[in-house]
Amino acid sequence: MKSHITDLIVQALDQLAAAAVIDSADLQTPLVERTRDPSHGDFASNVALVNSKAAKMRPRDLAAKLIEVLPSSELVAAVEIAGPGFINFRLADRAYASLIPEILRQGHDYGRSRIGAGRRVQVEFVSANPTGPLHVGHGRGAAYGAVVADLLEAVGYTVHREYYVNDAGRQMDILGTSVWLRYLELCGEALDFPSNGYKGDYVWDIAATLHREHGDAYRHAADEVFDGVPLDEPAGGDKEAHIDGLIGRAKALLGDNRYRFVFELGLNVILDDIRDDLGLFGVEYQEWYSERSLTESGKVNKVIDRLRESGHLYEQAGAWWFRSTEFGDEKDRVVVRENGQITYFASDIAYHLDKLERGFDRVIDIWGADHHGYVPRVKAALQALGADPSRLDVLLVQFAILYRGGQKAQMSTRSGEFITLRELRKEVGRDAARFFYVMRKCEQHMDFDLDLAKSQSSDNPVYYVQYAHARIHAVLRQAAERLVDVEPSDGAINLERLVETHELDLLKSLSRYPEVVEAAACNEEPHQLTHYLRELANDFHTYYNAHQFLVEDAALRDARIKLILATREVLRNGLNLLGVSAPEQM
RNA sequence: GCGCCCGUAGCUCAGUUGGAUAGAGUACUGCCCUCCGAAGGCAGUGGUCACAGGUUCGAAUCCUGUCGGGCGCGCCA
Repeated sequence: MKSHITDLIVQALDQLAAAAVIDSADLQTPLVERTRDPSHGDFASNVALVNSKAAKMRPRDLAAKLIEVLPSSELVAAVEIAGPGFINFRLADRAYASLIPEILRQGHDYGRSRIGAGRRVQVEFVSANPTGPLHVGHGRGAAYGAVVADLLEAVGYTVHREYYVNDAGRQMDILGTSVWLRYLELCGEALDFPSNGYKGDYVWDIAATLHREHGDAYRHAADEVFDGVPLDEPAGGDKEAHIDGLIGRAKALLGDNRYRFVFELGLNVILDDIRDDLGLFGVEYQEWYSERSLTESGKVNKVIDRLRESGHLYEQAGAWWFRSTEFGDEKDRVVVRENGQITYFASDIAYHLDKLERGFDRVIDIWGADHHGYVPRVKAALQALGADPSRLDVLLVQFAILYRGGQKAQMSTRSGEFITLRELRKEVGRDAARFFYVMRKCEQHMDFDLDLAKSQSSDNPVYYVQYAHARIHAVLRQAAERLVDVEPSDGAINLERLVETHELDLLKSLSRYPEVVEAAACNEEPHQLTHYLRELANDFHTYYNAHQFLVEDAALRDARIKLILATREVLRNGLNLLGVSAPEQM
């Protein structure tokens, strides 16, 4: 609809350029928008305003010239100049009604497009460390990333969803050691658990599995384990040095193979839990990319060598630094620590280079907002390696604050830890959680009202939209009970009977859907879709209240059934893109 | 101190990339079921777009500064 109007304007502009009325070199691309005010018609263009300089004419005069040469169209009922020089278009009523057979024909494809032209885009999201279950902070990134990926797919991109698994590094060593220490306690060893260890219940669970299946096979005396380890913080020492010492003892006492076994057990149990959790949240990946595979394949070392050879690294105080300030970062960053270990940043450089080398046209990272300081150094590294940093977009998701009973509810009542995503899903359900998480744009701090998400009332936007869908099915069921024929006729038959204001408003909303999907996808803004669906549901509910669908007049009934079937299609398609169910009954 | 994000109705938030008279939901008030699901609809009240300058035909939107809130500034990840 919108593209049709744009075509008309472009043709008119070409005519004027050909007649040398305006200078084609200075032409601004015209913008066609939906009008906010119905008295301005259906669409408006600012083409005359933005090109008045190029034409050396007042906007209204240029608008008049454009209208003179504007090709006529069956879909356009009226064109007029308004305000400072806007050109307003009013569509013919039939222009909208012709949409219904189109929607019914396209079915679940209605709203999808090919503007992505099959370009390959990678979306990496969540990527939480497998050191514990996902919490509600990860939930927003999960929902947001999943919907952005689905939207991009809907507009024709080939999407590769990826989870970067931090299965190497110090945090994982801390987890493995935490599991082992809990295991030792289960064996009967008395010890002070390190203040920097992982204390969650899930660590006990993993330790119990180890103890149940392997008895005392991994047992060492507590005295032996803590021998020579620097003091912990509560004892007047340093908690980092303490935990590093314990990791060293674990590796020494268990040996490579047995240490690896404990480490892997912890990793696998938690990763399986995360996979399961995300699956139940409706989030699926094409690939789980292992950080360890990067180091083991030598890709990290290769990247460090390349940087060193090209003069982007220097040695200071025993560590190797990347000169990221050369590319606009605030300070230089360490890639190889004094003790010879590579930093997380080093493997992240290799990972991002690998993404670009895999041939994606675009790479999108979705991170928590607390990582924003990390963006310049990653882009700096890519630039230093001769890659194009503009192919990488980092989308930062702000935190969500949960409210229950008007109070902040960040801590779980059960464990005293952060509320897990699993607990949230149990409390409010998958549909509400998904919908609420993407209801706000990602850079907006979000207040997540748990009571509202749970409530089964019209106050709850999820129920409001789902109810519209269920209500349409209720009408169809009712028709079946009354043995009324609701099998819709083909094509545009009877659609001229749709003349009520409510019907035209509903049709207009249905016609907007592809534009909404496109805008939501191109701007990575799922909230545009949630807002649209609420408006569409409102149009339907209003219509429902104002008119009967199952009327005696068979032709009118047919037209109305076709309209609500088209509405059902769009509601279902939209909810589907959000990962929210479209129930037939509630 | 420096950097990033945010500031719009009592509350939660939109605002079509600079356009016409700033919009929803919620809350509050009053209406609407002998009628396909009232889990719904209609109407009303509610604004110095944080503040001050600047850019231009035109600013909630862009630039500068101030104030307020969040987050970052590690040889952690």
